[in-house]
Amino acid sequence: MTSMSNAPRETVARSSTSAPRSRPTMRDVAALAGVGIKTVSRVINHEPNVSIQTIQRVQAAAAALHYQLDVNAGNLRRSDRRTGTIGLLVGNVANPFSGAIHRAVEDATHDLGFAVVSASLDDDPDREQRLVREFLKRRVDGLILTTIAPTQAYLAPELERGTPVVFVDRVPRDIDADAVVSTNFDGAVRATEHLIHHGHRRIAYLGDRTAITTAQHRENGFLSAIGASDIHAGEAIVVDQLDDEQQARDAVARLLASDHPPTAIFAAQNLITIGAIRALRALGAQHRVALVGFDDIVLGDLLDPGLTVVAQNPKSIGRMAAELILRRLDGDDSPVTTIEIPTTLIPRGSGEIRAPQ
Amino acid sequence: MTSMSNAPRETVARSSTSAPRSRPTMRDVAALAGVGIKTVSRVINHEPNVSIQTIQRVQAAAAALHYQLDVNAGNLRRSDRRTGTIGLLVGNVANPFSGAIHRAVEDATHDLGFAVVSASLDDDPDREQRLVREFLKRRVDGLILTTIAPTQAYLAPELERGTPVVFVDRVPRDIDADAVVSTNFDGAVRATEHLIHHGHRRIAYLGDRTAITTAQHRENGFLSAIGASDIHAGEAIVVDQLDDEQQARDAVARLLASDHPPTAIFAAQNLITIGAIRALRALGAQHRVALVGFDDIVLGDLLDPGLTVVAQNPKSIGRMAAELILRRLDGDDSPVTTIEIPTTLIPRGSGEIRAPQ
DNA sequence: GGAGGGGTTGACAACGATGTCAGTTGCTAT
DNA sequence: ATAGCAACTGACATCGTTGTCAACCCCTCC
Repeated sequence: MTSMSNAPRETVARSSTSAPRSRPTMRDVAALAGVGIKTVSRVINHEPNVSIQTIQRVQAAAAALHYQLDVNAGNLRRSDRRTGTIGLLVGNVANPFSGAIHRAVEDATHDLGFAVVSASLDDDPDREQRLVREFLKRRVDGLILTTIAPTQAYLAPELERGTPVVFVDRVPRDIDADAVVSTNFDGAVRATEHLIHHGHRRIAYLGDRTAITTAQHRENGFLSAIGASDIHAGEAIVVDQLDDEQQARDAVARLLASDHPPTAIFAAQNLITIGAIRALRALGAQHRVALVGFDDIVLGDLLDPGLTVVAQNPKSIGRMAAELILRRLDGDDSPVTTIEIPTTLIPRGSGEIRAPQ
Repeated sequence: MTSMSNAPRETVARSSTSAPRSRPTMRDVAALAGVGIKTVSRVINHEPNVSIQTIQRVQAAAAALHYQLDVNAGNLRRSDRRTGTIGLLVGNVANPFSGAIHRAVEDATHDLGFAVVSASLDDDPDREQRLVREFLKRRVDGLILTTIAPTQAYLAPELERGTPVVFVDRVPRDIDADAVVSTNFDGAVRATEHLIHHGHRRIAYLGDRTAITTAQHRENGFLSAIGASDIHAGEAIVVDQLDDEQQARDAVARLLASDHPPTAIFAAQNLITIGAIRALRALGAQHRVALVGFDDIVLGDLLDPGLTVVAQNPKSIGRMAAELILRRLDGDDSPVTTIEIPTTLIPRGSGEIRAPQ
């Protein structure tokens, strides 16, 4: 019995090059191999109890047709309903901090066959909700989220359904979910103390929008360190709600031109630090005014002076978040936790400039 | 007729907190609203010809159950079979060049409701094939790919099926598909000429693995510019197959320690440039040996000397690639093109150091 | 008064795969 | 020889949704 079985499917004569032949399904493979659909499914999914000859026939047919499994169709029927997809919402995929988190998530989940769908938050609350809903419609197995919306209560129904959600970089509000963040408060305290130890009393804090929980924590850390010192609270300068590099640059220029300029600056975010560097350079003040940044910057060690920073560890944040998701998917239902990833003060020169006198 | 219809689905008494209630389907919404499933579908998808009262009843029911459409199930039946997903394979999501492309793709497709599934190539041919297959299993609508495998012929069947594929940063081999790349050859020529114009004759080219098409083109550009000058070919130094920053650093150290050291360096890739900077710094040679890098680096303008680069435009590359995909999805079947995105020489100091004498 | 038409609605098949289950085959143990 | 069992196989229902189509209501127009 030679297998002369004939697939009856669309054997119309085709014009020539460009008519896209339709994508083969398991039915087509089954017909070509002369077996049942279910047997094809078994072979494709490496299930046991298929004879070697059948496996070979099916694999040959699948290869001949260039068959590719449609996982979406499979997920529909499969009992566990897993799509093998993680939804990742980061600040901005173009920024190195987000990129490092992204890569860590990819690395932690890649070997298990997960794909990562990512998107940029842009610190826009509407965008947050829109993107999360988009992820949910695609039935991602887990969500790793950076947030900006004033509340994350909208996620409560999803959490109740058992979808694992882990927040990264920023803690959620009005909802009980896992989170992985840097030691923002402590890091800010350390940065501030570092400047105080170098004799500074008139220290300016430059911060992000306080709607961002992280920014709020850093500001609190700064204020706490000032409060714990003998510096009069009125001497500390707080400039927050800075939204980009240019605003930071302008703010520093303004501060240094004031009657009573700061002798040190604590820039509590990446772009703000860069803005501050540029402003100091423009004034030729980079060797006179101390600067500590929050979050490390590529090549920060090659600047003059070298940039002192409180470095975060985005790689660890991403890895921990992914591991948490995986554990939850694995059935772990231990209590919700917030994991803090340590920050590291890296002295490179700019933060060690002593106060005049 | 008050709508007292009762959903008959799993109204078992639940223990208490953690039993995850199952996800509602259109059937549940239909039952609660007292309408047919198809009507729910119409309302959810904003199809016309549903009475206002019905719309409101359905929306209320959907909201009450926190219903979320399952697009995967819908795509199965829908005629166009679109998943609204783009598969993006970049060099490494953690690197700024990839991040910029990623972001541009996101921006170009976001408003049309696309999601981006991304992954990192790591210049690993096996990984390339594995990841592309993974994308295909998920039935992405289009592929944007950075490649490393010696051939992309494995994509031919997919192309014939009409899946749009656009290559970014590197051109494919053995296959006819759209591509968007930098003017690598021209950029390398310009960088080399720039150094020649500043009096250098002994110029070292430091390059990536030549398996990377881009690296090959840049090396060719360098050699071409040398050939077009009156420099004896033997004076030019070519060191390629450099795989990371450390190797580049070592190579520069070795070159400068040689009998006849180069007076200028053309570093043909990002990490190589950084390695070169570090090596020059370590030797205190950064003001003596000229350096031009290919691809811009954050804060390159703040280094001392400022870093002269041939800047690429990853944002444009990503945007063009996304637009090409969208056009192809829209039915455009004009001939395959390779789009070249111009590079820009940005003089900042390191490249303008003149040759001794 | 009846034909014709537009707006509204739901029953049903289908998308491509997997879970269930029963049937067939070829052993081994009695 | 025959029961019993394991390996192998495929028919069929099903996952959640959308496309098709027919039914129904309520007009308007001859």
